[in-house]
Amino acid sequence: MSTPSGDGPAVPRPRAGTVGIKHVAQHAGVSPGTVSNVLNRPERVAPATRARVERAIRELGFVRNGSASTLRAGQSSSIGLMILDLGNPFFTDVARGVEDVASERGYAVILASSGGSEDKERRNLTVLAEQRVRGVLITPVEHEGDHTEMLRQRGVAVVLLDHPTPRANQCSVAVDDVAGGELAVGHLLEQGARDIALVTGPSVLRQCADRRRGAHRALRAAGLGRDALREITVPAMNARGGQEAAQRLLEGDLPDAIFCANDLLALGVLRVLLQAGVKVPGDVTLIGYDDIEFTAAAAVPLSSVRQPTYQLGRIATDLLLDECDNPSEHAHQQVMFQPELVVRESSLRHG
Amino acid sequence: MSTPSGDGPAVPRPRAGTVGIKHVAQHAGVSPGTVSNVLNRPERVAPATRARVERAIRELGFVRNGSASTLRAGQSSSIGLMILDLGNPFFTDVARGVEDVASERGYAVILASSGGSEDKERRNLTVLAEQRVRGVLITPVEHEGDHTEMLRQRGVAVVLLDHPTPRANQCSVAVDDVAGGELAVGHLLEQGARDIALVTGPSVLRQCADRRRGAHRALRAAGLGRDALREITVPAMNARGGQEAAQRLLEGDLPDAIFCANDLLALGVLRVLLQAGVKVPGDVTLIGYDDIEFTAAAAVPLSSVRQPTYQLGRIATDLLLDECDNPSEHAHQQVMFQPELVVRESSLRHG
DNA sequence: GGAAAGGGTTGACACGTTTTAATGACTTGG
DNA sequence: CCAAGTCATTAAAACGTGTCAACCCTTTCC
Repeated sequence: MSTPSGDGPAVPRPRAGTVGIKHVAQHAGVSPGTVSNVLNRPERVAPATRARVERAIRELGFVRNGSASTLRAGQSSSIGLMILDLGNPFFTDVARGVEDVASERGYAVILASSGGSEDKERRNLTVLAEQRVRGVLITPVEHEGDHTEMLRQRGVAVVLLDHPTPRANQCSVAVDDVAGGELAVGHLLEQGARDIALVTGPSVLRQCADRRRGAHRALRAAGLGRDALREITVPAMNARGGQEAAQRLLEGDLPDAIFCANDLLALGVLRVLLQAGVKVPGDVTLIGYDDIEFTAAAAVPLSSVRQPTYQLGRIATDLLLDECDNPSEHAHQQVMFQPELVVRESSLRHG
Repeated sequence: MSTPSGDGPAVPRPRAGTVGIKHVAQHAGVSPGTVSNVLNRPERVAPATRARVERAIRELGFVRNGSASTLRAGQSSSIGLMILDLGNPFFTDVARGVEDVASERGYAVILASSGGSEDKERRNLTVLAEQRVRGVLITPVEHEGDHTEMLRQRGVAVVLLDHPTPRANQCSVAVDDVAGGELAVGHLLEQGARDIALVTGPSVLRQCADRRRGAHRALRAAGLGRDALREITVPAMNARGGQEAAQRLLEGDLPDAIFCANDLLALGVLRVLLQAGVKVPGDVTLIGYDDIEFTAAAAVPLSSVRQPTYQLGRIATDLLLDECDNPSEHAHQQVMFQPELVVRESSLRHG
């Protein structure tokens, strides 16, 4: 039996695209409150009524208006994920971990990328704040003013991702980049290198700064000074940046070894060196960072420093949602993973 | 009831995190409507008043409630972007194009990935519908029921991304994958291959099906039958899938040449072949698809089929936002790009 | 048989913003 | 000096949902 629209003036426009809870209620012969209960606490509704309402929902193609829900509830059921670089497989792996956990626990993820720009970071965070997200996972661009402060003041949970926190009043999940840098350069030194180049991105990025510190630490441990390390800084940590760095290196004397602050840089460096006829690892040894999937298939299998990417995303999300779902009992944690050296051909002097 | 001096009961909770337009209004000594005007049509407000309101906004740390705006407006100012695979640089490049254009035109992008799962696609689209996005860009997982139909009925603009449309009533932006497959296999044939393997993903994916059709077309043009093409289908179009395919190939007689339906597959294949001591291109020639950045730095520089990825994203977004901003004048377009063969070492028999 | 209890449903209000028509103040032209 | 206009501001009414106290009806208990 199809109800001809004997619509009273109370529910004027049941046209497509504007089907609301009221239309459903009218169509099912119940009150709007009952429809709301079917949607949010089905157990409180008698099975027969519920079935009727659910049929009405299907027949009218009703889709709940998230804005109204969020407005009424004062908070949404989504979290924000702000990463540094969409083009870096490291971050997309992390994002996969985040999405999996969030989806398991009934949260939607709003994914945004700052691209390393402080400005874009602030703009995106503002959008997230306007959306009233429950919490935010962020790999911050380093800068003076902490953009997340605003969020925390507004009661939005914040977890730092791939970034340790100086404060004890928030969660963070990170990998020890100083140790990673030390591993990488220590390994190069072990292989006999004495003149090492560090190819890195803007030192405002914590990842870059820490890996560099680790490199220095390894030098010190080997009894060498900082001047044993040449530094090449490029603006973007991608393959293009690596190519640029390699070209600069080729203009002068080549170093014994090159440590790139991530694998994208290393792949770019590798490509230009090989094109120029430089033997890797014969003339120069090379190591990257992150151990992204492509490194194993590189022209010369690339040594790297592995991080538990997917797990990083999963655990960070667990912490965030714990805080969201249970703010009172939540205890802030600072999780720090240890990275792992992965030796392949590119760094083996006598390989 | 008149308000006693100071905080009246009309504006009860000016505590952090709940600063609304009303608190700002009270603090600036104007009405809520004026604050709204400052936010949305600043030119209608006298400079002095505007300054006062803007100061109040800063001092109270007011952030507009997007849910309320959206609710009132009936639509948000964001668009949804639904891609097939976050882990594929092809799609993240497309996403960069989308974000750039959207940001230029004042829209926010909600990025989601279906991961090739029909179920996840539907769930994500539902979330987008609940968020009342203005439009959706989608690379659909192929299936019987068209999930986007619901969106279009609700008045949400939909543009197909990397997918031509059979209907004339919507926009689409795509690259001719049949031509691409033909280019790739035609090239392999030119290089002397007669026994070719096609490594591809689920044939429900249009990309896979079309590239396969193109391959067949190239065979026909060369006077060969379909049996000259062995097909290896793997469940996921990533490097792991490629490795799996290569292992299967190694169990029998190797083909002359391998065409992989994307570069991730090709990189996985390449890696396993090289480890097994197979010479590429000496024993087997190889070509991929997409020409992602990493292919150039692969163990053997990988031949591929290039698509205008970033442009794909830009143009699709232009079309979508044209439709959103100007629904009446908008004319639906089906844009089809032609792919381009990129020959590197991996496919050159006499290289 | 009456009171209490309980499940199921309802109606009305609140959430924070935008918008519209109306109001007030101030300027201009006659 | 008044009428007509301009400009800035305001009050009030939506938008669609969730919540909560109140209500009805049936069942249970004494």
